[in-house]
Amino acid sequence: MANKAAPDAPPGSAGGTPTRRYSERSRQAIFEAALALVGEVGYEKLTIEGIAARAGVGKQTIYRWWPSKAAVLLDAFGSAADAYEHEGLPDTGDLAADLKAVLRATVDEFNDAAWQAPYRALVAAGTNDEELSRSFVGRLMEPGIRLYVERLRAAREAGELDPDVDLRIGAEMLLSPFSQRWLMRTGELTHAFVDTLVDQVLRGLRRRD
Amino acid sequence: MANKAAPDAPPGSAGGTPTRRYSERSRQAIFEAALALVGEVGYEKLTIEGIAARAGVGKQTIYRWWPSKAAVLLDAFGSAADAYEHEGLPDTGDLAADLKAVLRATVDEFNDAAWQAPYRALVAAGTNDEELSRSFVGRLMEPGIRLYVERLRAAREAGELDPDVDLRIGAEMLLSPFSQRWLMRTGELTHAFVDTLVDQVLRGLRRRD
Amino acid sequence: MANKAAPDAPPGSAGGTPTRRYSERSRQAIFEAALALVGEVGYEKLTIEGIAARAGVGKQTIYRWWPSKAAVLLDAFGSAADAYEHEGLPDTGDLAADLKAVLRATVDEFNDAAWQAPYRALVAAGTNDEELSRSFVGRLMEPGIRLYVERLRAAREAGELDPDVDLRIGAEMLLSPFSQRWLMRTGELTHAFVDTLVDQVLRGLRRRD
Amino acid sequence: MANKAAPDAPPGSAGGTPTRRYSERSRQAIFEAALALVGEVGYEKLTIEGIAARAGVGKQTIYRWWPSKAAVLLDAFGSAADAYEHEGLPDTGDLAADLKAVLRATVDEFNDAAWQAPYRALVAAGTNDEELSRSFVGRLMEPGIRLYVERLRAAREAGELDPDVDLRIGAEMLLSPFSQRWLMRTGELTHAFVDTLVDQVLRGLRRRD
DNA sequence: AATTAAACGAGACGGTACGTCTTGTCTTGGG
DNA sequence: CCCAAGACAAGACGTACCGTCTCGTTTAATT
Repeated sequence: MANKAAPDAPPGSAGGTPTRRYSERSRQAIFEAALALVGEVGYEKLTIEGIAARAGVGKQTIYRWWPSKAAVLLDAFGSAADAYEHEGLPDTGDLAADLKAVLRATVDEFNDAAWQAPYRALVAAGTNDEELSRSFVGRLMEPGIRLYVERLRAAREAGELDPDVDLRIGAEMLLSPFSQRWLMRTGELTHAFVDTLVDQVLRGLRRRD
Repeated sequence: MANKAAPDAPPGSAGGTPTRRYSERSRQAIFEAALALVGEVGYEKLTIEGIAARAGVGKQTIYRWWPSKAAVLLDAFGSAADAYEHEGLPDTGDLAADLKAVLRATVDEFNDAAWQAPYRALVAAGTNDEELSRSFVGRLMEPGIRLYVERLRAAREAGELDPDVDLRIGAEMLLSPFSQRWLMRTGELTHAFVDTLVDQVLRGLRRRD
Repeated sequence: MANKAAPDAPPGSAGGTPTRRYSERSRQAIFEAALALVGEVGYEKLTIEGIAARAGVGKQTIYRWWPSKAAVLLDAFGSAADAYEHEGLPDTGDLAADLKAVLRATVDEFNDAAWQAPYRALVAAGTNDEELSRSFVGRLMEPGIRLYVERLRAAREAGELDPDVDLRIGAEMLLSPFSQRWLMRTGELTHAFVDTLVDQVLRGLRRRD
Repeated sequence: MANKAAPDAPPGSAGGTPTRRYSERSRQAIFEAALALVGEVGYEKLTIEGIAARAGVGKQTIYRWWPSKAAVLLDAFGSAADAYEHEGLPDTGDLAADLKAVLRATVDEFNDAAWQAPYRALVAAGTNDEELSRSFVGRLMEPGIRLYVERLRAAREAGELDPDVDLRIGAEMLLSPFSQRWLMRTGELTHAFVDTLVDQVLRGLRRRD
């Protein structure tokens, strides 16, 4: 799975095997070219020939390491995203406020045009390609969802939430309406929307007295 | 908008203009071919050439009326879906039971392989094509969402739900986690899942006494 | 033959049946459109659709009466050429001078760009279409050759030429090098060329004393 | 010019540059397919798609190296014709007999149906395409004409012909009536015809005593 | 250092599908 | 009831990319 999307381990990855040699320079050039092109022409008109040309790289160098343009993009995107992500959600003790703060920031991020193209592209590609979507979800989405689950768990342990609540579904009640609106354009992504959403979801999760 | 996807109105459509002439026979043949092919080979390998050949139709007859294979499929899908849809959700007085019943049926429908291909295809295409996604949402999704909003409204008027609840967001809390799991394969679609989902959502919407 | 190129006789052509409605107006409009277009876009890009549009005529009206764009052009060209042609070559008593005068004029005519396009077009089309080339030769070329044959016959009867000379081949010795140079661009068409040609040909035809 | 029709020199052609690589196999297959097809279906219905399919070659491989089907055919024909051609006309001392012998053989050749199709095709295509006709004439016709000019020159130097004769025009007087009859079907191509033609032409070129 | 084997850039190859264009036939509706 | 307008089935056009396959040429890691 990860194998398909992120092929044959980067140099760092030890292993007894005599270490496949490859050009880190080409790798970077390909990522840059792919991200630049997907922003310029969109995913549909993104071609491997185009990426190769832009990166100053032979087509075979791409085909050698990635099975599809989607896989290239996923790696490119992933390597750009690996940086942040690892901190966990804030916990000031006020769950609603914390969720609203994070989701408001995410609204702004998702409304950024430059950010949208490759992300949408990957979702679209994954929709029809199960293997790709599993890589995408596992690599880029699941970690995000888990942050929310953890924050909810903390709140539950603090006695704020009903002990019977299903945390995973709770997180999805928060995140799915959000990403659905963005993905399918079923509604606007605004701060007001996330505020209402958080309130309405938390009403259902909170402990009754 | 609808104009692009569902071109130039069928003959019936009144209008002072002298009514664009076209062959209803070809139209039907194209829809059947498109739906059959998308099921057989998937969306990526669905080609306009293939549809034309299967339908026994010149390529130009497709290009004349639709801008893309996605638009053909949207129309095909829409014309197939126009049939049912118009009944409204059941209202037995037991909101939770009604929602669970409908969503369980929908789970089964969404787990049907034959059904998935064209639907996924359209979502994927729409992800990168705003105009298409607006047609898709307006024609196929919005009506569905509205059925849920209406059922919730009935419940609110019956005093079951809190008068302050945002019905639209309530409906999204029910439907988005569902379609998100299906679309991105972030989780399984089971009857148990929808049961828990309905319960947890309704806890947040119900009137407190 | 003539049937194919000049179909179904114009209205004038007697016949008990008065029926056959046929629009002389359309016929003229088609000829004008065809000649204008072949001059503007050349023969290869001349299309029947284009002629119909320019003439303000339905395509079917052209297909009904002519089998190909070449046939249309042949008729158009023929009907334009029928006018002149019928006078016979000058006969001042000086054969060489007469031939040079006529051929020099023809040089000028053949070097006229506007004139070339449809004529070349017909020759080219005829090259691969025997029936068409027979119509073309019979209607447009043979009459011209015969004028030369007649002029040579007059000279032979006047005792200028050897009585054994083959007049037809004599005319071809004059005309073919000329048209060959024009058609295949094997050499320049100049007044000097025709002068030398006439002299060299006549040396062979003249009576020896 | 030749460059356009015969692209990028065969591998042998020295040059410091690393020699454009291309498949001699494909080249030959294309020539064979083109010549076979033009004989079977004629030039108008000869298509590049058809050639590619018959040759087992991608369309692009043809488009990469030749600009049109006419250019393919010219190369194909040229490469087939390059073989013979290089011997010079016979010189038995009897000019008339030599010319008659060669022209009678050529009559037979030109009356051969298999031979006609591609040759006619090229002439027709060249008629409307100046560049092509220059290639065609330069590569296939001019060498032939020059053989006749040289034979006439030998005769002139042997004192058989008038020293003032224009050899080029003399050759055209022989060859053009011949090719004109063939090309435009203005008359039959028979041995009798060429005999008379040779006699009548030579009468005009021979030295007078 | 010299050797050697892979990965590299370049790009030709056999193909598929694109979207456009023309052809000749068929259909519709106004005059 | 003719005929312009134009939709239709068919299929060639030339283009863009696909994914595979040589070509020489780096480029390291092992000798």
